[in-house]
Amino acid sequence: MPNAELVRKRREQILKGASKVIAEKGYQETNISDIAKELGIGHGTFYRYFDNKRHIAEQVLSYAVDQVTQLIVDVDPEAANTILDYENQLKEIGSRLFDFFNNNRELAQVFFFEAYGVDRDLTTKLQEVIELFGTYVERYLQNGCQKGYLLQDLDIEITARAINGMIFAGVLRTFQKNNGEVERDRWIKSISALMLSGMAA
Amino acid sequence: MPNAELVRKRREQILKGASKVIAEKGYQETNISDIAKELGIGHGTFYRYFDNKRHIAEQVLSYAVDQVTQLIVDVDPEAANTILDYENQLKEIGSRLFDFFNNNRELAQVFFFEAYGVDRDLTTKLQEVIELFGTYVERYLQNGCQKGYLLQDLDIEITARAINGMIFAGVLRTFQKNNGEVERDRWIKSISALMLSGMAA
Amino acid sequence: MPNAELVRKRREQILKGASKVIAEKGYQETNISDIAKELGIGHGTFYRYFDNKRHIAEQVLSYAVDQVTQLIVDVDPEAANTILDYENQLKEIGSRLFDFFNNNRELAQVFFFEAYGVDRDLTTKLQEVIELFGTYVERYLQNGCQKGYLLQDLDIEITARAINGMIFAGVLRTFQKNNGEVERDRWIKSISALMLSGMAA
Amino acid sequence: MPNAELVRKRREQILKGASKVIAEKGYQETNISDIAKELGIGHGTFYRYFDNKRHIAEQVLSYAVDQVTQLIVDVDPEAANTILDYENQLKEIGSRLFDFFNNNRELAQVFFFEAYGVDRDLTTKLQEVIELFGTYVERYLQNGCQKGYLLQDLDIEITARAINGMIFAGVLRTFQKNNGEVERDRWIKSISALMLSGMAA
DNA sequence: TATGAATGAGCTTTCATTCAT
DNA sequence: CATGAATGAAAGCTCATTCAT
Repeated sequence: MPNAELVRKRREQILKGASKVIAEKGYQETNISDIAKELGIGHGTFYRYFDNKRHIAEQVLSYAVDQVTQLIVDVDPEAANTILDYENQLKEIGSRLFDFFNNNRELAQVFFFEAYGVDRDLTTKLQEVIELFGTYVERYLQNGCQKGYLLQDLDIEITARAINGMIFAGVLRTFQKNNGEVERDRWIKSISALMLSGMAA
Repeated sequence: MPNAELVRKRREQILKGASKVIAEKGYQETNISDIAKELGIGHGTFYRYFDNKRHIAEQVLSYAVDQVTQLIVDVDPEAANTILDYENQLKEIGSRLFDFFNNNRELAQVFFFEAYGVDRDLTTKLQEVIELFGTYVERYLQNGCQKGYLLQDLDIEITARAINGMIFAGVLRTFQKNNGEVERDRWIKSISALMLSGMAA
Repeated sequence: MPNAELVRKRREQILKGASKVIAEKGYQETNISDIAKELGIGHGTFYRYFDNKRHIAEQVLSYAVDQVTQLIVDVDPEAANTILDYENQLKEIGSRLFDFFNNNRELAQVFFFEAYGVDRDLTTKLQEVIELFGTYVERYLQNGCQKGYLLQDLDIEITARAINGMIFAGVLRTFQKNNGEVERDRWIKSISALMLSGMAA
Repeated sequence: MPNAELVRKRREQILKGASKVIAEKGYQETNISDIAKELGIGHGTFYRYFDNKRHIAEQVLSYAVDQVTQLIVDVDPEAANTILDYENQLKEIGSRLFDFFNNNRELAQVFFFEAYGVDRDLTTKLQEVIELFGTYVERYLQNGCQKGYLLQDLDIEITARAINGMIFAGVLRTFQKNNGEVERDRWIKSISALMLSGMAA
């Protein structure tokens, strides 16, 4: 096995182990030796692959963010031509997000909670990612307004972030209740309904 | 002044100073002596009013939560009889929340970020508060359904949390952008619009 | 006791204890906890008075250098008018140096050996002190040439350092052999003889 | 090439590399991997030729000491019959020493500084070498007294070490100022002058 | 009641050394 | 014979907490 490949593999192993321990104990309560113990390696080995404790937290978050980002990039914000198209897109992305965080509970824990306990920089980084999601949703709304199936006077900037707020609230709640399928569809349905027609009788 | 009153006052002073320092430096980066220095007291004095570092964090969060809770308790979830009443209630509560977090930036910082950096227990506590807000919003929706101005088949439990997600997203974003008034009204308007009629053309 | 006075006293106590331990075990082999143990204090206390391990080494050396410098500053390089005056000055300073290092063996150990084991900076600092001694001896020679009792064509710069070399060699050797009085006078006599008339028959 | 020869050669290569790195960074600051990197070998290889870090320091010093010793062993302390002979011997040995340390700066650095940073044992070893030089100079003086060209009542033991002190002071200073030729001759001349006739007018 | 000097548990990190490949 | 991945002893340092004054 070429050396670079081994390094990549080891790094990933440690990343996995660290995610698990951090998700379980919390970042501050996690010692490097906890991670080492989890992996059955000497704690000195950890430092061969990561600079320091901060570094692993950053990498775990980066990994989570990358994975989440992968979930949405292949859906084209300009693809929908009717409100029905859009609703389907919504349901598709929603399903992916809900499923991802429910199937990757450790990453979810880090994404939603632990990152804030590391330091200001990482908190900021996470906020930037959420903001990125905001701009992404903006593009969907933009498209809807242009195509005419969304209200012309929509406050796109704000509405995009509001929608994001609902989605993250839902993802977080199903993650916490750990009742996967059960609530997932109710959330997707409720969010879609609110977005498309509101709740007035 | 009775002794107990003096103690209460001192406790509050320390709470204020601690809020400020924690909001500025972050919980983990805050030393007890930083708080003492901020207040011009000996750091031993701190321990006469709070058990330990954890305790002050808990108190700061409790204080923030109490304040926020005060903002909504005097609005009666059963008061609205028409969708217009409800819209006005919504706008009232929204305004209060936006204003509160913008005018109490230190508490906002603790509420939105620092609490997660303390430990699992406090994170859980914060989640419970948010859940409480969820049940509160449920009552508004319940009332709307009963009175007939909201959709009969509304998924109340989920929708309530979705609305909360929007509100907190908005409050957090205006707090972070620190542009108070400017975006506040756009958020309230956008959220109300989504809730009541959605965004379909 | 005023606070500043207490701090000064404590610092001095620690300095003494550190000198002892460093002289006994060597700088590298000395742990902060060794110093603390020697003094019967907690090792955290050490850090209330000194920034870090490096700091104490620097202070110990500084202290030694100050003490040694005190030994020579009150002898006026311009005071001697005859070669006999000069010889007496020589014997006076020599006696002081020999006695000092024999009576302050811990400082001697640090001065002659340990300082080099700390780092480049401290080594340089020590070299600068020795150079300072060189310039000081130069002034004696300068005076002797001007007054006419020393050779007119003396290479003052070099000769001054050569004399220093003899003195330090002697001080170091009597320190190491720890035979104080016994060799001291032989050294002073031999160095004086060499300086004044050489050893040719 | 016989195996033993290969080993000898490798050992010497590593010794050279180690000397360089130790002289550059200082013994304590030098890692085994620094030495390996310098030589372009794996750091495990180092341990095939030297027992441990301490061992290489010892060997580097031994090597330096051997080289220096080589410089003086071929001059016969009993060869000089007149004070002029002796003066020439002096100048010969002086020149060699000055040149050696100026042309082997890495060894000089180790000899004068780094050896003290290793441990007590090595420091002692170095002191023994210097003492050896002392006994060697003694033999020259002994010869001079016997032959009658040096003072009969010379304190040979002490004077020998005093002379050594001058020589090492000079060698060290020219090494540090790195001005080779320029000061070398002034030192040799000044030391000779002091030794033979002193500096009285 | 207020103080801050003293404390040491407990952490992160380094790096000489080993040994399987 | 050469390598470098793995290791863990060992050290410096921080800071929440205590308690004598």
